[in-house]
Amino acid sequence: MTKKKIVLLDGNSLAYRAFFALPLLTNDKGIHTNAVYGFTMMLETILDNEKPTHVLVAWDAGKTTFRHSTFTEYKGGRQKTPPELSEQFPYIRKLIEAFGIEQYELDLYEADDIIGTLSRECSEAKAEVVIISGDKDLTQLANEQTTVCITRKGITDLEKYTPQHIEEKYGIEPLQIIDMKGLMGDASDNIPGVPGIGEKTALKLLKEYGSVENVYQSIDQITAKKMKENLVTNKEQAFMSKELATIEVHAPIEVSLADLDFAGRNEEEVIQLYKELQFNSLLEKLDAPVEVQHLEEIEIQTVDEVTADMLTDTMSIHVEIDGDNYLSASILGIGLSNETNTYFVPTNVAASSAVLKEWLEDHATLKYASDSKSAYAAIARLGMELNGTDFDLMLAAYIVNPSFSTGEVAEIARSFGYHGVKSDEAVFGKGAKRSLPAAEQLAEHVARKAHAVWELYPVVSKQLEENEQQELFHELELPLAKILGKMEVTGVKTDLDVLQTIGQQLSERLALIEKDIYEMAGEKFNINSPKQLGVILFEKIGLTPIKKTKTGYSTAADVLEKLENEHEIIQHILLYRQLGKLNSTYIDGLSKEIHEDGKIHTRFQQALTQTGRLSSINPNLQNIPIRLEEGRKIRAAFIPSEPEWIMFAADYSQIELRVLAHISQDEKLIEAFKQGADIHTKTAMDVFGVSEEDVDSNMRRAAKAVNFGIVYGISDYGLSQSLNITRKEAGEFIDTYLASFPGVKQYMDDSIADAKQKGYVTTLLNRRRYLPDITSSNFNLRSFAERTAMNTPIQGTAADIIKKAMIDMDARLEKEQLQTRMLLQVHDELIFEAPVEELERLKEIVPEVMEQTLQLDVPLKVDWNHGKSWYETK
DNA sequence: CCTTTCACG
DNA sequence: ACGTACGTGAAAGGC
Repeated sequence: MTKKKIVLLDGNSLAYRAFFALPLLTNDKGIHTNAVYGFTMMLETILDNEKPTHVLVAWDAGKTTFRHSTFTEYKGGRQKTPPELSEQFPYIRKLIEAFGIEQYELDLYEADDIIGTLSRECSEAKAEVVIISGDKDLTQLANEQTTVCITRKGITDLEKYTPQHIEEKYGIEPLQIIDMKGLMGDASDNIPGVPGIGEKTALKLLKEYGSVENVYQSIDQITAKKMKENLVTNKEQAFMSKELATIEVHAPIEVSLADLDFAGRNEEEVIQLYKELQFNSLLEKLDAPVEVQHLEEIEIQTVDEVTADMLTDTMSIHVEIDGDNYLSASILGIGLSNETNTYFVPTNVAASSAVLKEWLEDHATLKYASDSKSAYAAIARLGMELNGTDFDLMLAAYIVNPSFSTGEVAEIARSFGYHGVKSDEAVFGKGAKRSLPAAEQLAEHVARKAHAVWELYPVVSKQLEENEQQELFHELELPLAKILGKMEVTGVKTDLDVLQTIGQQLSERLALIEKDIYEMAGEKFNINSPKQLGVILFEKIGLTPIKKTKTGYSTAADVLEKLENEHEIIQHILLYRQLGKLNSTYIDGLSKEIHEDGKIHTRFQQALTQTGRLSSINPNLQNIPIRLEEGRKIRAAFIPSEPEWIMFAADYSQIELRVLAHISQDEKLIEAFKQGADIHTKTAMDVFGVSEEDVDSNMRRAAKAVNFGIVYGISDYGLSQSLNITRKEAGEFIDTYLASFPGVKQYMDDSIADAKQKGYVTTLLNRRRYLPDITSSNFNLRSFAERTAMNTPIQGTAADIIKKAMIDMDARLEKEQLQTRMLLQVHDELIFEAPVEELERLKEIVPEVMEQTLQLDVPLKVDWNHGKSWYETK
């Protein structure tokens, strides 16, 4: 007989976890499904990974438990279960049943106690037990047979607590977790513990005395006066807390191991339930026919010739691409729709149609696009131009809520309650199985996307209206989409020879460094593998690990720099990493991206970042090296695409701090910028209380770090890391800063309060970002949301400004009939290529346009440079 | 596919 | 007492 393996799941805890980890989803009947979906994913992964012979899901019985007779306020102050979750519990139970898994609950007891009792019985019977929960309390049950898995992040990422792991992490045994809770309490269960004692102190006490009982027996040995006092006055509370935290392992349960046989799931029931819940991706995995969500009947016409009567004054348009790169992948066809008709136009028909060309290029006919930038670029490849774009579903959804948009029509549509489109995955398949469907299915899919845009236009427009974001959408993002499309299609000329020459030199140096490293290590190994490198540095050589990652020793640069004086191998590794990065990401990576026209065509993601910035992909041209000279040379490969032209680059100076000055209305900060002061020096003068002459380079460096921190939503820890000082010192720095810039302090407090009250923060041009975690009881999530509340209006307003400048710049170049082309945007800078004759004009208009695009209460300042390559624009 | 590392603003 | 600075994308290793 094979060895028994029992999996015990904490139903309530996992359902809560699933609910909060996933965005709200609904099926077509309006029932929320996110917790059920998350629970399903957990079950599937756990069953897959653990392959148990026996399984049980334990549930909490009800509101009152035997613990309440000890302490009536046990679990008091908890928020009511949200109704969106409550309605899902019956489905979770059905699901568990369909999976062929037993479930059990017991009056007056919690799921913990059922799990505790069973795991004791099983481990006494020498069976292997795996416990799954989101509640760390259960780790007290870990022993040689029993592993406790606690959800870490998301829904399927579990941290495994074995006695060894607990020892490494806390330095105590599993049962001492109870003592730890007794001392520190547990806010989420309303267990009081001893005031003033947190995790750190609790662990210190336990390492010394072993248990709560022993702490009190040896109470006279404790010298810290305040702590001793707290312990003494709260003795009863400490013992009660320990009692509350103790899981009952002798609960009067009526199930036993024999009842928990796991025979596998009932496929039919599972499929039935998945269909009801519309878990289409899971159905596909089962090879079950996906229930097509009651798609509204629409008549679709595949046309072999575009005629004038088809094309009306206003239509929606979707250009379908085979893959995501609309600059290179083949164009599969165009969908067009209005209130009466929906068409699919195959690419060959579209490409040769003069009628279509005329309509597309007409500024007077309005187009509602699914993704106007991709449509613009793809249509450009057919030798036509797209004009008259009046709506863009992807952009509009992104403006309404930047966390919405994944770029897929089906998904965006769903988030606005429209279910008439299939997902691309359902039509094309995924990964290696991806393929083109039959012509008819393709036509229908493309046409349905166009139709979805048509249907959603009024819905999303109304939302924009309600949010007062019509202007942001129509005046900023929509015109910008076309400009970005133009930039992408234009591309940047790249000199492969330059890249190869640099690459050659790098390879030679890397080979030498590699040899040195092997010699110093005494063996060959893969330097690029953090795992292997960790073994060499921290086990073989015996250096002291400074930081750990989830999987082992950290070998990140900041760690290695601290070890630089310990062993000469370190500096070689750092150099190897630095040069290796240049070689793989930039030399090899960029070389592969040069098209036949000798140019690199990046794509700007306009509906992705949570702050309103752009991002750049395939390749990323927003992170070309500059800080170190060796990397900066890469920029010499980016050159003008015409002979006798030059590169011209202009960047905003300190735009984020200027934005901060404007939105915080801090008088001192505004004054500093009005005077044209060096802002870091000025900050140093205020923080250190010295005159300008007395600011030394260290003070300025510290002030600069503080300024960065302020923009990021400062924390003492973050600043301490960046300046390599203690947290206390960092905290004092921050206090001094905020005391001398009271307007900034006020802004920080106001943005957090604002986010709490409204649920979102906004930028100057009314871009929004929702911050649901701002009210979380989880310290980390809440702190993160608070920093985001401070940072997003700053970073986002800066993004608004440069976007507007791009629109103004494009118009100005057009107006003055210049040949200059805008090529790239790198968050606070714009890069152009230009005929040398236009240089003098650019020196005037580029800074003028960028500085005047929006009037703030501080001046905007732009620096510019030019040269024969991007490298020379410095 | 996830994690780690590192390039940019 | 929490163990991270804000926002990104790409490459490599390893499961």
